[in-house]
Amino acid sequence: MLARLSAACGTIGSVRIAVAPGPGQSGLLCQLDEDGSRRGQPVHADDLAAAVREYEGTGGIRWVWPATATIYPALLRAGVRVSRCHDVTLAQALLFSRDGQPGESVALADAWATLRPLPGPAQAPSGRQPSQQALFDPALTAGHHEVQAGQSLDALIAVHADQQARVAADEHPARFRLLVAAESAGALAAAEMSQAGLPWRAEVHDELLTGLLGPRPPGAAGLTARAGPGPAPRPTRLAELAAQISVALGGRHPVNPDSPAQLIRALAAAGIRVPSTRLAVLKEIDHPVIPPLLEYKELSRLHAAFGWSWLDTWVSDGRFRPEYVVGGVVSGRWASRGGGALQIPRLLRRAVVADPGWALVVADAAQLEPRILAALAGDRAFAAAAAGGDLYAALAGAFGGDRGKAKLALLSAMYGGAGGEAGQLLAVLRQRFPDASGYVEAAARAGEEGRVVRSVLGRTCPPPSAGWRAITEESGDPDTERDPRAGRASRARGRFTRNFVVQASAADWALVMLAALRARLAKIDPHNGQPDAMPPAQPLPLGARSTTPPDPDDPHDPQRPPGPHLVFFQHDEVIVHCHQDQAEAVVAAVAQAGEEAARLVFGPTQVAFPLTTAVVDCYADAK
DNA sequence: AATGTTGGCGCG
DNA sequence: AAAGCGCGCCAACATT
Repeated sequence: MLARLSAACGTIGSVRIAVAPGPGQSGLLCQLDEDGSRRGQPVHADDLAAAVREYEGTGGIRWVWPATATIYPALLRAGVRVSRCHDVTLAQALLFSRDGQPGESVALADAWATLRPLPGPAQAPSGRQPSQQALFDPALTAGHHEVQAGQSLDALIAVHADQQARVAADEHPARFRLLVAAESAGALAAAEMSQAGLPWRAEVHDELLTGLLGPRPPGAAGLTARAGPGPAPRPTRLAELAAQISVALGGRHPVNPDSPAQLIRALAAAGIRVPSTRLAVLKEIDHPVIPPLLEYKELSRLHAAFGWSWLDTWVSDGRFRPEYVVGGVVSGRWASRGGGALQIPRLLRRAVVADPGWALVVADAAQLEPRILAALAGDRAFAAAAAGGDLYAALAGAFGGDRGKAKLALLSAMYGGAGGEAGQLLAVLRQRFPDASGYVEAAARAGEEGRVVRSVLGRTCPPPSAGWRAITEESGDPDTERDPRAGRASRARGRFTRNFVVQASAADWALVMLAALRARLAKIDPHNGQPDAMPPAQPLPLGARSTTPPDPDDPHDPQRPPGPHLVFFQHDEVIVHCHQDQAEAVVAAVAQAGEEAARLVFGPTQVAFPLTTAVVDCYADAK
């Protein structure tokens, strides 16, 4: 049975195999045609991971499964990697937002409900890796009998077939298909990055903290709760600053700088009236309390968000392992859960260091969003400016030779700002680059009118809320005053949709770039740094045990993949961890991935999407 | 005591 | 430098 299926897989370009986990480590597989219809009977596998590994080795497979986030980590723990998948949950979310309310039949709604047994990912709240456990999430398979696995497989196949039909019915089916594939590939990359982890030197982090804050306060370390009630002890430097602040504010009683309300009162008592205690507000004030207060805020933020307890919770075995939430942002950007992975202070990049003999390739898409706008709008003059290195410099001519003005004009156009001199600059932009300007203006108008907008690949923004509709609803009665909040709400949504078309299309490009890079990295031979002449096709003996091969080169991290691998992705920036000898090949792969993404997402375009790359030991040394 | 909201700030 | 957009997370504070 397996041999027959494998043979078929080897000869067809794109073969889909649906996967439904069953009891224990077992599962059901069923080959599908491109449109999602069954090809042959389901196959039972006692060891699902081994079966996936075996089929994967034959090449050209796209795995169809309910959710990468729940299945793939277990496969990775078993040492199995796959190159392509169709994530039914992510595809469903894309289709749902595209179509508004669900258009499925009752039967399909039931099928979809069957596939969603979990309210959410059942993960431990702490950052620790799940300890040794059943191959698949117990919550996913608990109580599952063979019959239920069969029902899951049926539901999966039905929902997937429906999705394929809906994708094909899109206004731009090829683009939407690319979106679904890229979103799914992103989910694979996210799971792999969580498993690999970002190399993180805890001792460097600790030294940074100690240098800035003083030694770690006693009693806060370890797993035991702090003795006694009351607030946690402040590190010495924070305590000093808090004391200085209290003295500078009159010193009658101590002020807690962490409390905006207390601070505003104390400042008022000292003759300083402020609407808030934001950094921007405080910086404008000339008073002895301000310097220590600004320093306190900066350090206290570092201590609270990325201090020693963060280190205890999130870094182990020299790795920071965040959990990414693919599609977690409406624009298609990723979010993260726990550890603040996408908000790492620049200061702490000093702690991100490659393993000995290895390197970090840090790649960053330069001026991505204005370039996206240039490609989206098809504005010839604007695209010409985006064909080269520095987009803003190329536009400066239109703004009296002032690069800064060009940048401000662009940012205002993309974000909806119009304060200060931005209004004038926008007028210049509108005159000189009418198509680029018109593109975002049209998106803003759509938003103000309550319509939805889409990214280049077809990701749709959420519709306005019921509350928004109620506020902005025009009353039929001319005697009734329009809600005064209506204008504000309408303009706010206009800024959202104006930004959405750019930010979401940038996310499209970045996701496709990530997927392309991931595929190219897999082809770089871990041993000589050159792309493999032949893809490794080494079918394993039937029922082979799946274990991660230990890396003899590095006792430090036996889980680290031997070849170049992604370790970080942040909107328009990516980090690859690789052996020093592979860095050159990785840099080339990054550039190729950027070009491939531009071609796939926009087709032929004059606009360039350059990625600046740096090969470094330490993240902080990149640019 | 647990849960929700607010103000503030880190990242892109 | 901040401004417009998008997030996550913290301590403090409010509510249940």
